Amino acid sequence: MLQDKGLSENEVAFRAPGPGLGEGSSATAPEPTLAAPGLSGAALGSPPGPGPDVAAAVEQTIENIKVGLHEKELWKKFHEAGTEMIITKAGRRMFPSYKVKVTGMNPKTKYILLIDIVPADDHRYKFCDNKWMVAGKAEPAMPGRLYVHPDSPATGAHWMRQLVSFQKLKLTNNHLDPFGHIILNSMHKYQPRLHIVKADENNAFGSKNTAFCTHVFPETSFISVTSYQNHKITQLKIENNPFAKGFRGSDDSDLRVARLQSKEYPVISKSIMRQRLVSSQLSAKPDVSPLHGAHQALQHYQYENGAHMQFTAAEPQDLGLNTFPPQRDSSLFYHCLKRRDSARHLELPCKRSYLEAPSSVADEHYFRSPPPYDQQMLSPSYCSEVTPREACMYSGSAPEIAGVSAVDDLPPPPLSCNMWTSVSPYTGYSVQTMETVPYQPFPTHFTATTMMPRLPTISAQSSQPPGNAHFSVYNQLSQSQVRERGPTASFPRERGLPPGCERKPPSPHLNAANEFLYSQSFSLTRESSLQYHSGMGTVENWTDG
DNA sequence: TCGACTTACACTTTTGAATAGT
DNA sequence: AACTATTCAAAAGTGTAAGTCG
Repeated sequence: MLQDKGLSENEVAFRAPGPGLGEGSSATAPEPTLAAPGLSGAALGSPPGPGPDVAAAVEQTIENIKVGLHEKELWKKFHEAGTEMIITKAGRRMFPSYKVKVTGMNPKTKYILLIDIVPADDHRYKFCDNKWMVAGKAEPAMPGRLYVHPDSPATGAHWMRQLVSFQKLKLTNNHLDPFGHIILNSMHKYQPRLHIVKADENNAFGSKNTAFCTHVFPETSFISVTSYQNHKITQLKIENNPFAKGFRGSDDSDLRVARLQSKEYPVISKSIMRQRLVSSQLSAKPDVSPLHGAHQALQHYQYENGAHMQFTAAEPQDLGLNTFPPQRDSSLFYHCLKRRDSARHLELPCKRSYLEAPSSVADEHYFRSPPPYDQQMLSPSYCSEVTPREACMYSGSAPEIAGVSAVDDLPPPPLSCNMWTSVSPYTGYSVQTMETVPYQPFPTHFTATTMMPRLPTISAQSSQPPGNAHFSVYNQLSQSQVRERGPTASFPRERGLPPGCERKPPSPHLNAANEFLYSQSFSLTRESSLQYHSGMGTVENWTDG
């Protein structure tokens, strides 16, 4: 089932936790009150299993959910070369795009699928001698945002029917991005994570009944860049991304370059010339760098509200870009499947060392960078719970949105706690009883203060101060629907307008599938650690109320 | 001077409305 | 009238290269 199109299952086997919060409520919630029109488990090709709903509910709890990364081989290719993702002010899609095949859901239970991208470590990198090297300490983490799949919430049958694509997810380096794109720092290493949350009786999450699991595919880690550093990555993108077909170096590649340069005859492109020059100057070097994850036995993070978070980190573990130090887990090594003509590999000369620069954004609006992701990876034992939360998301009215976003010269919107607080450092390291974070409105996009599950390393419990972890939640549907709902005079097409001001903000007209996002908050906390077996390259954690 | 970043560009695929055919 | 298939233009997604910025 997961073998089509390079899909490979990457899962974790684990057991359900003992009695926890919301005892008596099943991970598989009762029939949702807001059924998606036209969706039914039986009609949508739900996986074979007990016919009766009751039986299905018993057999298919959230811990049985399995997720396979689509085009895993392609991801591996990139991973081996050291995946880079372009980030732009206007937002750039990821390629390869994040697509998964989900199985094991209860066909009739509603789930919310979302992605967040967390720092893989607390380093900043530079590309030197054709490999990535640590160039200093990471800048403060950007506001943590979630990308909620536009279909959310939907039934298990819906999710399992076909690939779940997050291809519309966009990355930006604009700290003041009003469109809900995921904000990242350039030259930093990140790890996307998929969270599957069981919608509660109200098609929301955050109630006692909420259960969730997290899936991490290490091969999807990447370094964010504003322009590609490693020519191998450039070539992989060009080779595999249909939109970049125009740059493919077929027989007439240089002819195209000639066209671009208004020449009537073929010329050697700069890139190829550069490759040839540099390649002749540099000898191949093993992809080994002195990078190591930070060793932080115990880290304390001071938040803007004065709250502390405590992280007890185990030994670091690298995420496995091959230009980084080897990973501890051999399963995370991948072999090159297809080598390109070495002549096309550009080996850039060593760039000047990075001089650590202070963040241009007011630090008080950001938390310090979270513990390295690799630390989480090392000891994935984890169990989260969800505590009831107040509504914390906001939906601005259309006029408000138009008013804010359509004016080019408007000063940046005031930073709100809700939107601009940073990614919470890896709270899963110890933890935590999340308290409600007061909802604060922000007119230009939809956010939520949330607490995402982290990947802890040890079992520990401590009280969690309120407001220590905020995530802005962005539902892509709000953006994609803009187009579907027709043009808006206030928001002309993106091109030709100043970046950051030209695009339509998320539509305020949200359908039922998203309403929960504006009335519910998402709080995932861990009460006790749970040992489970980690499958290849995947870390999962879950909770079942 | 250098590296990171922004922007415009040409090219491509995707999307959706309009139209034609059944 | 309803549905499906086709066409086509607009929208959106690419990497590149030149320019800007600190």
